[in-house]
Parts: sequence; structure tokens; C-alpha cells
Amino acid sequence: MVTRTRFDDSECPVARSVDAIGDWWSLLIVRDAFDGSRRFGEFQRSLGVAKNILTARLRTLVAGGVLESVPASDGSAYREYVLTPKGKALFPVIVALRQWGEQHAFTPGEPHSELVDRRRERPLRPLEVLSADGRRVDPDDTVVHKLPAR
Amino acid sequence: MVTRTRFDDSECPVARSVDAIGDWWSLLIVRDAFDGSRRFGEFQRSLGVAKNILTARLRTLVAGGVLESVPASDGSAYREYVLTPKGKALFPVIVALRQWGEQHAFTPGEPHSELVDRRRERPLRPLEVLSADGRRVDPDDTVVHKLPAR
DNA sequence: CATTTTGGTTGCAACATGCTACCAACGCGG
DNA sequence: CCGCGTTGGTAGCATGTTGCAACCAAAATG
Repeated sequence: MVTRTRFDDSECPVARSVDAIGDWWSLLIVRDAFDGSRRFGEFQRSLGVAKNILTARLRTLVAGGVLESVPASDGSAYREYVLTPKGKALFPVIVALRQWGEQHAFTPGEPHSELVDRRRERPLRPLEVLSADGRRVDPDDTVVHKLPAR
Repeated sequence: MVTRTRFDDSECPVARSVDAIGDWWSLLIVRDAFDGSRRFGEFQRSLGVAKNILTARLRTLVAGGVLESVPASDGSAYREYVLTPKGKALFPVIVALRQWGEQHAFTPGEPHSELVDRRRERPLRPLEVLSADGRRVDPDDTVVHKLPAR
């Protein structure tokens, strides 16, 4: 069969993450969830995604434990989609993508939305990759250890 | 026409990043590049991706300035694909996905590959999202500022 | 040279995406 | 409790994209 390749059995955590999130739409749904969207219609208007796609993505995100479907907070009979702890743990991923985009996907001076901390209203500090003992490391300072199956 | 939706004009840097990278294969190609892969065949064997897909992805990554095609380092007439500075800047994205995958996409004790710093052979410190003044922030402490077009 | 390796291209079938139309349940004013 | 707009979907179709396998030319190798 010619199904899209899955990585859910890969030993590489990057590949598994990629597989768990599903596709780019899913990531943008998660982004919107961080930004406060909860209702089907909110995601749909914000993303401009087709409703059948959104339905499918919300379902897989819920199935994957990234989102959770809960009763609407306004007391209506509708449901809302909120991030689980597992979903909230994607925060550094979103921040990393955001910072990369700001640096490399906009022409200088081109306006873009900005993520700021609520207290001071100032942009976040760029993410730093640190070794266990706190030194900054860049790609060349690292190596992947492939664990043998136990 | 029914083309896949593009985000290259979005004002959100997350969406632009998503668009610039292209798809999950591209991200895994970048991961392999961080891990030392340079040649077409290396990527192909490592990923198990179809060659026509790999060809297309390498082309768009080069066109997007993430990879660069350079003469082979062993003096042969073939070419190699190496990360540009823009590509290397994706390091925190890969690390964030890797750490999320380690935490949330493996059952406890299940073996997985590991990214360690070369000097001490120890895993990296988990990424922390920090405010400008150095406080740790979590999603609820942040808000997205949508800039008006200037 | 002859053969293998490398780095692709081409064609096809199946699957995923996007669009539009449709629809049922909910909510709200009267 | 009735009519009507809103919300949250489903269904069907056209087209785009993915994956596979076959093929191929240039470069390496012996």
C-alpha cells in the first residue's frame, strides 16, 4: 500500500515527535491553542483550514494526548479543545520555530507577530542549547549516541 | 486550484518556519545533516525515503537556503549537501523536538538514540524558555503581540 | 574497457488535501 | 416552544502529493 511513511517505531525521538504531531496543520493548531484558542470555530477562523481537515487533526491530536476535549467553559453544550500537559510541553518547540522564523523567514523590518512575556511585555530571550554542565553548545559540539536494544 | 495551503505570507513566524522547512521529510533531512550526513546516498539510506522525494526535498532546502550544494569533500566529482548558517540555526528546533520526543513519545525504559555533548558524553540540559530578564516562563506567562502593519 | 556505484528521472497507482454543499444539534428572541 | 441563525461537524468530488519500481547516465572502480 502507498500510505504516508510513519516514524512511530523509529528509535530517534525527533522522528517520533514528527510522527506524533502529524503534520504542519497540527502544529499550527497547537500554536493557536497556546495563543488561547479553544473552540472549533476559533481554530477554523484563525487558520482558514477546511473543516474536514480540522476535524481530522483535532481528532488525532486528542487521540495522541496533545489536546483534550472538555465541556465548554461558558456552560454551553459545546466542547472545547485544550492542551494537555503533554501538549503544553511543546512550548519550547513552538518558541524555537518562532525564533527561527523571526530571524530567517522575514526581511529586515518586515512586521511580524511577537511573543512577549506578560509581566514586562518584552520579547523572550533566544533559546540556548546547554550541556549538562551549563556550557553553550552548538551542533558541532554534539554527537548522537545510538543505543543498542537492551 | 487545490494546492496545499502556503503560509509564506503569514505574519506569524511559526507559520513561516513551517512553510520554509516544507514537510517532515525535510526536517529529518536536516536532522541527519546535523548528524553528519552529507551525500545523497547517506540521506537515502538513513531515511529510507524514495529517491524522487529526496531529490525534491533537497532541491527545496537548497532553494530555501537551509542546505548548500558543495563539491564533495573527498575530491570526487559528486556533490554534497551541507547546512548553511541558516540551516544550523535550526539546531534548537531539532533539540526541542528531540527532548519532547524523549519525554512523551517513548514508554519508560524504551531505548532511543541520545544527543550528547562531545566533550563530556552527557545528555544536554533541557531547553528553558526565559524572559528577557532571565525568569523561566511557561505558556501562561506569555502573550502574542500582533504588530500592526507599519 | 566492463562493471558497479551514485545520483538521479519517469510513470503510475494510491492516498491526502481543499473546496463546496449539506446537515443535525444547540442557543436565543419572542 | 417555535423559528432561525450559529456551531460543529460529514460527504463527495477534483486535484495534488506521496511512494514504489523501473529505468538511466555519469562517475568510480578494477
